[in-house]
Amino acid sequence: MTALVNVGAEDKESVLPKDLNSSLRFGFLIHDVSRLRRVVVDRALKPLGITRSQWWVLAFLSRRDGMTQTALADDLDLTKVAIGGLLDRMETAGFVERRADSNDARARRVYLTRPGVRMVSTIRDSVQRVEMDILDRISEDDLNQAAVTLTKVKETLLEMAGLEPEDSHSLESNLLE
Amino acid sequence: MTALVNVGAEDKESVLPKDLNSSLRFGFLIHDVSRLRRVVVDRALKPLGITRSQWWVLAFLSRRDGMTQTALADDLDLTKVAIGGLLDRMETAGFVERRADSNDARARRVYLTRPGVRMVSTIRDSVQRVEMDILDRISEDDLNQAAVTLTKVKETLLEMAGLEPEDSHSLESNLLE
DNA sequence: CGCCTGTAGTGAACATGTTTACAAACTTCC
DNA sequence: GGAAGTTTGTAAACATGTTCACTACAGGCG
Repeated sequence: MTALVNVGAEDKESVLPKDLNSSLRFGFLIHDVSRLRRVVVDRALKPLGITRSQWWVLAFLSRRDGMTQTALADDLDLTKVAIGGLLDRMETAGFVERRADSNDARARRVYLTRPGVRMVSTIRDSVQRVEMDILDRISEDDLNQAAVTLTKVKETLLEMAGLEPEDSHSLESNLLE
Repeated sequence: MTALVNVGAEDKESVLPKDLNSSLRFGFLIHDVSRLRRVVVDRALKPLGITRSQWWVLAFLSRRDGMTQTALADDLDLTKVAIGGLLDRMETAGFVERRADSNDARARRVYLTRPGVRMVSTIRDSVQRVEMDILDRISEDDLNQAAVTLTKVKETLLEMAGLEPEDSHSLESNLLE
């Protein structure tokens, strides 16, 4: 396996046009880690009878019950259509209910049901356990180091995606009571 | 924004049961970076008339033309059904063609067409450009540091997912001629 | 040869997401 | 007060993925 190190030597000068393979490899690495995280988290969630997408909705609602669908769509970075379908299924499953907004006849506000509330804490515990297992062998220092770098990458990406760095509805800074 | 740093002090001792929030934050950070990468890469691919999933198929075929659908499914970590549908659309679009295997009447081998081959290099260039833009501001050192940590995380994840660390069909180590 | 088991691919039903188009309800501004 | 534009949610058509069930062929073994 070729290591992810710089060749040095003739590469010494100036703002170095970073090795192309390094860039590609890093992209794939992020992709892999994220994909595997999904697999592992999904597996942990499966016996609980809910999907990852639906969990996100529950998690956001647990912080702010009674959001409109549009607000949910914004926070979750989904289209309104996607949220609509998701909520249809979640309503059928009994996790949430939609009630008309008394001030705006267009809006339908979404509320957790009692089973929805129970599900939130069950799942939160489960996800936290998995996250800790995933990072079990990484030292706090390495973790922080990597987090700083990833945060820089994320800021670049936010700009490239046309979003602002202060963009507050990113998933990272949410759900931490 | 709360920084991702250790509090120190009373946290000094032993194998420290890592801060739960650190773990969760790191998970979200990975999630965010990966999601934003997808958004940015997809946007770059869009004018080229192909989707990310289809590009992966082309990329793997460009390294090994004439794979069976099952082999593609294994390499891409998809089900055979998903590959089947993907190839249906790609065949309609003219990027690939399926030919019967002369030795095994069950198998249908997949080959790049001429337009498919052209598309591969176009897209590869485009993706490489985007990847380099994404990592433009990160120093080579930080990149390597983060890559080492992420690789450790990935190994843990591979074990948790029930795959072996030497698992060779991971996306990271592919496509780099 | 003939049966059993495993493998390659498809079909049906579904979850999740997209884009495009729309109706209905709000807001703004003259 | 009313036209014009904005916002909320849905509908239709599609891409992408899943699981479960199935067909059809391959290959071994008696």
